[in-house]
Amino acid sequence: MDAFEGASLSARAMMARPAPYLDELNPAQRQAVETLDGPVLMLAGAGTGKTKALTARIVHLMNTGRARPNEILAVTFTNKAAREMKNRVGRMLGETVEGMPWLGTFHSICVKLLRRHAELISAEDQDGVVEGRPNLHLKSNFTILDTDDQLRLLKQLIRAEGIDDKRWPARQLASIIDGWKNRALTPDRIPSADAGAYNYRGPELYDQYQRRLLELNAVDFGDLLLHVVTIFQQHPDILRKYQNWFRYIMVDEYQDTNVAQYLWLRLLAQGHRNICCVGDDDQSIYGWRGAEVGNILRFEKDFEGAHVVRLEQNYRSTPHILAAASGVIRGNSNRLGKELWTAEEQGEKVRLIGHWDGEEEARWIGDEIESLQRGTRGLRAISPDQMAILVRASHQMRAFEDRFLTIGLPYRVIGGPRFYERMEIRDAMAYFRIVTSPDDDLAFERIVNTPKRGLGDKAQQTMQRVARENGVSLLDGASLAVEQGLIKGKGAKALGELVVNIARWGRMTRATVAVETDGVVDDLAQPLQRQSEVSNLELAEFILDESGYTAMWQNDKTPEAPGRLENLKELVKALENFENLQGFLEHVSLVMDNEQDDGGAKVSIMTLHGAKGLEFPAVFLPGWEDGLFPSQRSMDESGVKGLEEERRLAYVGITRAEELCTISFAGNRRVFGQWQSQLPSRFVDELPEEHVEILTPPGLYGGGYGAAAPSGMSSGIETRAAEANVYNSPGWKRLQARSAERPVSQPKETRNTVIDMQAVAAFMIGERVFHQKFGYGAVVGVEGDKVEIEFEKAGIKKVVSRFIVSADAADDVPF
DNA sequence: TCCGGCAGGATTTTT
DNA sequence: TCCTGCCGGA
Repeated sequence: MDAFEGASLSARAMMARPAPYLDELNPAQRQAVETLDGPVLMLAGAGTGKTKALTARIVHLMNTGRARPNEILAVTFTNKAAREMKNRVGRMLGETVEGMPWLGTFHSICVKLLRRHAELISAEDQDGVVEGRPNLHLKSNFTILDTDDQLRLLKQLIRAEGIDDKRWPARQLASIIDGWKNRALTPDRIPSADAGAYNYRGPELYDQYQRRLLELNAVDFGDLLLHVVTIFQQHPDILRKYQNWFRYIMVDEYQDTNVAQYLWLRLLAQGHRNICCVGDDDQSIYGWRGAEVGNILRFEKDFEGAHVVRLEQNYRSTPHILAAASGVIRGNSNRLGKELWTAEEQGEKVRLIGHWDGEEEARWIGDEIESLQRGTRGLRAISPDQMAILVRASHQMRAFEDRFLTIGLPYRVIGGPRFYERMEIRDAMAYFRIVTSPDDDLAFERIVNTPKRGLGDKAQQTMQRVARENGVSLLDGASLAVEQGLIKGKGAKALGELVVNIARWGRMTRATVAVETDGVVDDLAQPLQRQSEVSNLELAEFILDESGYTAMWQNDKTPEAPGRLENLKELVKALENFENLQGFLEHVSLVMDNEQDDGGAKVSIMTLHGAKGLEFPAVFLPGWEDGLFPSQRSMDESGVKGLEEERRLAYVGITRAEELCTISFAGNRRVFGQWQSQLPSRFVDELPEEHVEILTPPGLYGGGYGAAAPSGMSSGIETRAAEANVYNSPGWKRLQARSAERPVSQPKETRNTVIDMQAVAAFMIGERVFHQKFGYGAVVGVEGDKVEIEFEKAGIKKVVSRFIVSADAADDVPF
């Protein structure tokens, strides 16, 4: 079906049609679209119409007959972006583009490639030594592990090594390994500088982990890229086929690529060098996930003779908003440099307001949204779905949710826990997984005793042991253990039934995976087609019912249970569109998002990261407080680099706004249930004053940027409560002090704060410190942002450095 | 084996 | 505050 569509598209494309899509472009965009050959870097600032240019370029490639739809490789980072691009290309061509099989996220494209060549990933590749099972290699029906599985697997390995996973958490190892994978480092290539990772056990455990994944016929997210890069590097013939096949390469959000992705692209582009990268160095906000801004900064060196096109005309925001954003981002060094401009009218200045505490901030924003909705101060009425609240970290969302619920303001949280991360979805998926791939020990482990089948620790250990002794999968091990009577009681019966059922369900899924494994590239656009006898929808429902999983939630009387059943229903419904369970599993782990657009005009609440690429007439940016935003952790872990990334995040936030941008901060905030006083973010001071309107009444309580009036000041009960401690509190005093004079730094003042940045960054072994809960102690070790302390009363503990203060500073803390 | 209660420690950001 | 993991009792 696809192939025909594609053929008809390209046939039409050959007829040298006029190109109306070019007329809508400005000169810079047009240049980017028309420069088809050789490397092109499209530096596209926020709101400059890069998606438009990108899609026009794709259409242009087809229209000029340079490439058929399936010869264009177009990579994005998010599914949303991929979908958007598909739609827009389709719209430009006047039909949906089924014929672009290689437009997708890095990950989804890599899955496709890896399924074809999975066999080439074997244990030998990892370290050149064949031991254990020879010929151990990946199979094309591999499963993709989610973070949860990954963690459980690592934990098993860690415990097997007799390592204390309290002291050396699996999470830590997971992120180290992730980091390596992001840098395309296989276990045999770990640089000696990293040898000390995870208490010197990291490299070895990484090797073990990879081996174990192979045994499980599984890959994790990082592997998708890593493996493909490995294949490309080790099999030039295969690489060459793809190089020839993909005649044009396009990459969105190039500033977010990591080393592995970069290598991947370079390898593919090596031949013709027809690569067009689009990005904005000022919007690089995924460094923590391995993204290398360096990739975009280096582009001209990597691809000699590259055309660089700058898109600088902004069609989104008012001049004030742009100027404010530019003012902030100017604080960063090492930029490619762009100056956004707009033909728009002046509009409103960026508004800045300080609040007493986080709750008041939420209250104020709620009120403000309501009045904007009505249309005030001569502004047009703005509907809630045109407004967004962008926060740094998701836990900040709660305050707004709480407030909006009480005032009945409709909102929608975007991002949040992913659909497939929910427990019930994972469980259901584990059932499907064990049915489709009986070797999937992790899936089996997850569901053996869910619902409860009377199989506790002991029984599970027996299964593990039997499996290991016989060198078989856990499922087979369980089966053996039952046969040999090693598991007793009603657990044995239940387990026996489960094993039989799994086998039966497996037989019912006729669907096989028809994937090319020989590297044939000629039929890349061929979809997989195979009908199964039972519809897989029915089958899925059947599995969940017969296993007792559905019943488990039906009998559950907790308030969440109905919602979970609802989710399960949705999961099964989504199956409708898939040929087989395999494809579905992939879809769920890679693509499925829970964007329920149940209509209705709702205010969006999301993280700054989640907001990238979006725009709203009115944007609220709350929580601009040092430590929160810029995030302390980011600064601790990555120093100046981290701070610059945070600043880019601020830039991204401001540039989301079309007409109205409101920045706010609070003097006090609840952190882990404990009140903490906050300093306004340093970014607040970086806003260019002439583009900012301060909403906090000046003159009142010191005025200026730092001023914040307690909410209850002029009225009501709250006042008395507030008066009792408010004016004596450090937060209040500091705000006053800060607004009186507005120096960039106040050494003495800053020392008094609970969050003492100087102290946090530089704990020394032996230093005397204070912790709110554990009291005084001495530093015995430092690891990243954690500090190990021997407390006088509480013994040795490892604490996040944010919670400790240097003891001499602590003595001054006035509460 | 299961469940409830308690203690301790945590919070970025996501394909 | 809230989640996880551990412990003890049924």
